[in-house]
Formats: sequence, C-alpha cells, structure tokens
Amino acid sequence: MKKTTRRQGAKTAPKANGSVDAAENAHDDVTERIRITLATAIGEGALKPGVKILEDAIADHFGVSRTVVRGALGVLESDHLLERKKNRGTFVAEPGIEEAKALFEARRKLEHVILELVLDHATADQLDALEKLTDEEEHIHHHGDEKSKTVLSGKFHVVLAELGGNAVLTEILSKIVARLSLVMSLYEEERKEDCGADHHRQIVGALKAKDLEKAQRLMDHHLADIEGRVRLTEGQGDRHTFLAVLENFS
Amino acid sequence: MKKTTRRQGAKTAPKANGSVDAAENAHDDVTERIRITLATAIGEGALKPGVKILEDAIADHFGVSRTVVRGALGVLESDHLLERKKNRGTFVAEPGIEEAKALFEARRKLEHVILELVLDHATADQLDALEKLTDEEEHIHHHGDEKSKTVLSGKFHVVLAELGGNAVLTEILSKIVARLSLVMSLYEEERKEDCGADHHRQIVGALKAKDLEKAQRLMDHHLADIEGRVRLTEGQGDRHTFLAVLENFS
DNA sequence: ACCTAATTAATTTCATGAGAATATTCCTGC
DNA sequence: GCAGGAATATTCTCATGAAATTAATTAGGT
Repeated sequence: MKKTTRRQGAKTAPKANGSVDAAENAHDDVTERIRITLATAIGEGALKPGVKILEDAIADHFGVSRTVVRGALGVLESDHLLERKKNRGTFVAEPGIEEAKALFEARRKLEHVILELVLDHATADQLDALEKLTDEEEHIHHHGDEKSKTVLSGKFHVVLAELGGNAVLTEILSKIVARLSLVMSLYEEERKEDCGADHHRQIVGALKAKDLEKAQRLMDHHLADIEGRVRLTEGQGDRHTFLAVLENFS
Repeated sequence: MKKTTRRQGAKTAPKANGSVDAAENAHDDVTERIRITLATAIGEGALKPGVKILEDAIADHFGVSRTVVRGALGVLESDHLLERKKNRGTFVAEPGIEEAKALFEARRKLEHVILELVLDHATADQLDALEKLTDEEEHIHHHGDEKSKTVLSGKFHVVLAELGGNAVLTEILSKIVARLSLVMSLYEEERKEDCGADHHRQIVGALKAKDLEKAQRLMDHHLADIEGRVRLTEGQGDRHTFLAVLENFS
C-alpha cells in the first residue's frame, strides 16, 4: 500500500514557526537540514558506500516533498558524497582507487598548510581548548563506542583547521575528511590499535612549543598511520559487496 | 504581460534534441549544463556580483522548467557563487572582505602545493604544452579583448593544477579561482599593466629548470601582483552599488 | 505636498501528478 | 526444473499550478 505520506495542507497552516518566528532563521532551511543530516550520517559511517538513498523516505521523515529532498541530494552529489545514476536513483558514493589516492594526498598537503596557519594565528587559549578535545578523545577511547571514536577523530582535524583562521580552507578540509570516511569504509582492512588520540595530543604539544617542523612531522606520521590501514588495490572496494561477502562462506 | 513561456508539452515530444539524439549523453544533463554556463559566465565577469538571477529567464532559455534550474542554482549556491535570499531571489554572490582575504590566502597556499606536485608528476611534454598556453596568452595580450585576457589568465592556473595530477586539488583550485573573480570584480581598483602572461612564462621556465624554490617565489610575486590590484577595505565593495555611484555625482 | 496604508503585481517556493525508465515478479514453454 | 519474456511495481524525473512572500504602485489622510 501507499506509504502514509501525510503532509500538511500548508494552506494558512500554523507553520509551527510561530514558536520563535524571526529567531533561528538560518536553521529553518529544511534543505540545508537534510543536507547536513545526510552528510554527517555519511561522515560517521552510518551510511555505507553503495547504499541506496530513497528520496521518498527522506521526504516523509522531514515532512516535505521530494522536490526539497532532491535539492539537498543535488548538492551532496556535487560534493562527491552521493552518486546519482540516471533514472536509477541516488547512492552513497563509492570513491575509486585514484580518487582515494588523490584525497589522501590532498589531505596531507592541506594539513601541512593548516599547521602553518595555526602557528601564525592561534592563541594560547585556543590551543588549550584544542588540548581539551584530545582529553575527551582519550576518554572515549577507553570506554566509548566505535562510532563516536571516528567522529571525534575527524572532529579534531576540523577544529584544528578552524584555528587556522581561514574559513575557506576549513571548509575544504572538512569536505575532504568526509569523503575520506567513505574511503576508509570501503578499503579499511584492519582497525588495529587506534592511537589517534595519542597522536593528536602530541601534535598539540608541538604546536604549543611553536615547533612547526615537529608538528608537521607528527601529522605526517599520523596520516601515514591512517593510510596504512587501507589497501588501495583494485577489487578491494567490492569487499562488502553482496557477492564478495558470499565468497567468505563458500 | 506574461513572458511567452513557451514550453513544449514534453509528452512524447520530439524534445528538439533529436539533432544528435543518443550522442553526447554525458552532456545531456541539462542541470549540469546550466550550472557550467552560469559558473563560466560568473568566472569571466559577464555576471557581476549582486546581479539578480531570474530563474524564469534561464528556464526559458534552456527550454526546461524552473525545477531543474532551481537544482543548478542550489549547487552554485553551495559553491558560494550565488546567494539565495529567502523569498527574494538568487543573486550573484558578493564576497566580503574576510572571505576575500581567506580566498587569497588559500590560493597562495594551494598554488605552492600544486607547484610541488607538478615538479613531481609533470613530464617534459606537459610542460611544453603549458608553455604553448603562455604563447597564446601573449598573443591575446597584444591584440585581444579584455574578457578573453582574464579568462586565459585563470585558465593557466587551472591547467597548471591539472599537471599536478591530483584531480581533487584541481577542482578545489578552480573553484577558488572562480570565487576570486568575484572578488576582483568587486574590489579591483586599477587594471594596470597586465604582466600576467610574462609571469606565467617565467614560472614555466623555472619549472622546466626543476627549480621549485624559484617557481614558488615567482608564483608568490605573481599572486601578490594580483592582490595588489585590490583594496580590501570596508565599503569598497559597494563601489558599484547604485547609491555609491550616485556619490560620484554629488 | 508628504508620509502612511492598502492594493496590485511579480517572483519565489513547494507539493503534486503524470510520464519515463528500470527492477522485480510471475508465467509460459521447452 | 530452468530460461526467456511479458506484466507489474517501484522509483525517479520534471512540468505545472497554487500559496506565500516581497516589491511596486496607488490611494488616502493629516
């Protein structure tokens, strides 16, 4: 039967904005809310590569029409987080080997640049705040679930970028990090000893000591550690494919 | 009166694309074509900051409905090339001072990174091809119109980025360049002696000599030259505003 | 005459339905 | 029992009309 797509007539409807009215107008953009929701869902691995996105379901969930959802999907596609196949639907993107390599390389270079900026712009207070974030990470690391671990880990880098004081670069890095979470999801082999929190702490230490060289070296090491967890060879990406999973039981 | 929004019934309509039909299917995505058209129009300064974008007009021009135009506008907005004001319409973006500074800085850093990559990846043939592009620039520089000059100038940097072999960074740079064209449009004071072609040629020379340091130094100088053409002080951005223009006649 | 209020016009925004393309199911024939 | 094909169902795609909002214009009052 038809899904009970209950949608208010919209008419002179109360619109619910009577609540605060002129307040938080920025967040009232449903399209943006959908975009952010999906982006973070992808970023924290809740939506795995290749999964099909039903626009009807999303429209239902947010109480809007498919048109609005479609808008959000469009920008997500242009961010390379989704793929829309003509008349087939939209799926969570599955970055290929080449793209993965490019993303890793771009991230390496970007983080270097960001460290330079942080040393130029960041105050001692800001570095302290950053250090507190690593404390939180460490706490999660011991008795935390898998998900919040990766989320926090990515967050560190974005917050670090923010300290660089360049909104453009921050946005770029956060988008790359999001795409890389897809790469990890596809190609990660073993999630061994996660020493991310430790690395982060060391990096903050180097920054506080105003030692750019050291910070960059540590960052390189940290990123190499992450890259070491994946095997970028053709055919690896299909590991979680239905057919590939079957092979494990043959 | 109503604009003669003549739109074919769509039905089993010939669709007018019967011209080549199954050919170029990749470009057949009208949304993407609209996006590219507007992006390049903005990039080459044909669409100035603040100009209002009429979705009806575009829909008309491309023979599609507003819905698909709207999709294109959405991603252009997420690229910071357009601004959509609630229920007011969409306008060509007017980057503020802070954004402009961030863009310049990001570009400086990025071009440095790209030069490193080019020295690592580019072959001699590719550098030759790049040099040919500067020849073309020089030719345009002498007896060319103003528009194609700036277009070619931006193209050099994007092609250079492509030689770096990293598609991710190339895309990022080209987006930044596009946004910077808006900045120039808003804040450029004098378009004096355009020695861009010369700078480009020198950079290629340094690259051929495998001298990274020199290439980066030249790039810095080149970019500083561009940044020197603008004055990033508050209130400059409204120079072309209706009110500001009036002041010139008071 | 000028400022304010009300009406009109133009434009955006969105929900919806109809058409198109693909996936799935079921049936028939070998 | 299985392969091939028709019928069905699901889902995307897009054009269109209706509601909502803002800008423009006109009327009215002090």
